Amino acid sequence: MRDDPTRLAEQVSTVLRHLVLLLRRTVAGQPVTSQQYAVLGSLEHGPRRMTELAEEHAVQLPTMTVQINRLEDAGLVARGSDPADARVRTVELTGEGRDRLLAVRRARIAHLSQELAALTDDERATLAAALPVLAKLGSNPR
Amino acid sequence: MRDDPTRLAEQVSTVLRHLVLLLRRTVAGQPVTSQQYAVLGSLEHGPRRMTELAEEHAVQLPTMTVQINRLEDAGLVARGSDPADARVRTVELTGEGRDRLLAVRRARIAHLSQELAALTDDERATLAAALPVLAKLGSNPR
DNA sequence: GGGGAATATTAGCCAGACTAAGTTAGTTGG
DNA sequence: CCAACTAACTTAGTCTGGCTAATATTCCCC
Repeated sequence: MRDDPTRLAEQVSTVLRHLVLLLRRTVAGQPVTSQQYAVLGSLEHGPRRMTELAEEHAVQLPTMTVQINRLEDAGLVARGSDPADARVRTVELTGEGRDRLLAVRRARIAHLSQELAALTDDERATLAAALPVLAKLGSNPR
Repeated sequence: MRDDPTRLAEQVSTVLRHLVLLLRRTVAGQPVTSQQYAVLGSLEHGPRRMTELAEEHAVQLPTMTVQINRLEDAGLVARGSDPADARVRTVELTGEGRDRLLAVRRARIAHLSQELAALTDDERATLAAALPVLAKLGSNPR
């Protein structure tokens, strides 16, 4: 029999695959893709610069450029400039972008709430307790 | 203030996004992509048919066809036929495919173990307790 | 003011997802 | 028993989303 950390890692690995599928279903059919939704979410509290967005979403700058291009074409975000540094482009939500973000968030939360409603109180408590741990896992700088 | 289930759903949503990034890092640089690894894993216990694989991975058949084509080109899987029904194609691991699967699994588990090692015993216990709940979440038939 | 660093974009590639359409093989009912 | 339907796959075409390499621009510093 294996040592405990390895077994736990295997179980986590299995569950992670499961959750990816859950997440996929959660966003299926929404008017924005899961990536677009994530980017809109980053803009909720004001304009951000391209490098910030790329870092936050763990993608290369050119990838973010393309995503922002699409969102701009769709009228959901607008590019601006930083008066202090002409190299940087800022990105912010348009009114329509904010509306869309909130609508998708509502749908998404509703879907997840439904899944959570199928659990017992104990299960929900167990899950809630584990969330900070999971968040810590993901943000480990390795 | 919002009701509790909604808040929990929001937190779960946030953590899920986080975990997707973790998972991405876990397979980065491996000799197979995360999808290919997942498909190889489905073949571990014997041949499967295309429809089974597509369903299991929640993708359309054509998507699976393309993936299997690539794995076949790479020599990791082999297509076969069902003697009882000439319409179905079976897919199974080659020796090389099995080797690759095990190697990637080891690397992946090692990576996750490292993340888990950074946690306290309590945190690991909390996480372990929540895994069955998370698995239940993901498999909810909605 | 010239050279290197920082910020972004463009271009070109590949994986992975989808739908629509085509092929081949089984199934069924008149 | 054969014609029509259904099932299992594959092919073709399109889209998103990721990457690297190359190119502008602008800033900063010596």
